[in-house]
Amino acid sequence: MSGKTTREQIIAAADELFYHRGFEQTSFASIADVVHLSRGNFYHHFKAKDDLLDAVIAARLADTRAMLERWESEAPDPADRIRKFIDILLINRADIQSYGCPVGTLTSELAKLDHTALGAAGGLFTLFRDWLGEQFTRLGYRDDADDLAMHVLAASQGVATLANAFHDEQFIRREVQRLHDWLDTHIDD
Amino acid sequence: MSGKTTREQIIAAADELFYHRGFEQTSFASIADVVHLSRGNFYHHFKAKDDLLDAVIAARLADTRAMLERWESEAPDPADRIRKFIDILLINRADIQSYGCPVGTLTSELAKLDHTALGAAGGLFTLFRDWLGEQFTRLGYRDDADDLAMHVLAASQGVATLANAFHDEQFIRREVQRLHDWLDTHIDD
DNA sequence: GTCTATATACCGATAGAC
DNA sequence: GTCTATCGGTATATAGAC
Repeated sequence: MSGKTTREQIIAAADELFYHRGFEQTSFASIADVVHLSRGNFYHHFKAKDDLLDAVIAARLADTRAMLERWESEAPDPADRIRKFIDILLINRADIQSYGCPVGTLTSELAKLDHTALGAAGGLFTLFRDWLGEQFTRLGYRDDADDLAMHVLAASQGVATLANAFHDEQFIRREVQRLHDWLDTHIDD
Repeated sequence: MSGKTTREQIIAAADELFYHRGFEQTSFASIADVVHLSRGNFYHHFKAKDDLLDAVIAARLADTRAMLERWESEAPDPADRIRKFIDILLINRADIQSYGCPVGTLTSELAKLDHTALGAAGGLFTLFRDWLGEQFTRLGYRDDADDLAMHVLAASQGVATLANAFHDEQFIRREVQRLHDWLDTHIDD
């Protein structure tokens, strides 16, 4: 906390609350409680709630980009990189069972709200989509690299939604294994 | 409209608004506007908003049961029945692109709200899960019939979430075809 | 940059006349 | 069974003192 500016603390608190309770259900008061700030002081940092949402999405985009770059340096093999993506379902299984996927649930909520930030939130999906597509391209796929990327993305979203609904960790493990098996059938080496 | 009671009209209006805008974001006033009723009169029919939610979920459960029974009478072959389930992604593609899956999005929202009706909403998933599991059992699967049912359910949820995020109809068509192909590899006849 | 006080609007829910 | 009027609470957002 010491190294963070007030603005960064607000974004971090909002990020978590948006994920746990949803965007619309998260009030400025609840964020202010976490950051130990008064409601009035809030508007010095963010003019409106939508501006805060934009900042949270921008922060998530930056975090995701950093994660993907880390994966790239850790795993030179494109198949291993895709495996890292699949495994976040396991790594984040506790949060996923409680709150679903942070990207999928935010996108669904903003779609129902008909919110202007829906496009920005969809950029998080695009980030993963393009990155996965690039890995499939490196695996030798050309025209259908994007289709395969979307398939992996959809599979992970389906697992997150049902894991959240049923609170079933074994289901996550089974589906992750199934996805790894599917990936293996799409690698010729 | 003529043959429906006021209560049934309220439930139908709430059902649609909950799907299009979400539960929390749907106010009594907006439902009252649709049914042409005053806000005050509302509480003659439903004591609280949660009671209305329970009624909407009960109505969806009844509608779903009726649909599954219709499928059973239309298709004696369990594989054809599963195909009918897969094809609702195509039939409802317009709504899915705009609002996602009515079951998945409601469950995600109630999970974040920590709402008591989350279990009841999950019953909608259980209905499909058990029905799909029974079809896989009839196809000869025993221990893993439920796993396969959950896999089909997860696949459909993933497609719905991404179709909603990207508004991509061709993606739906590709993934539906992929699911049909997957199903064919799981039928030996 | 932080605070208190407040404006304005909407929410779910209630009371009571008709 | 339907209505109007209203309560109490909370939301976003603003104004202005310190």
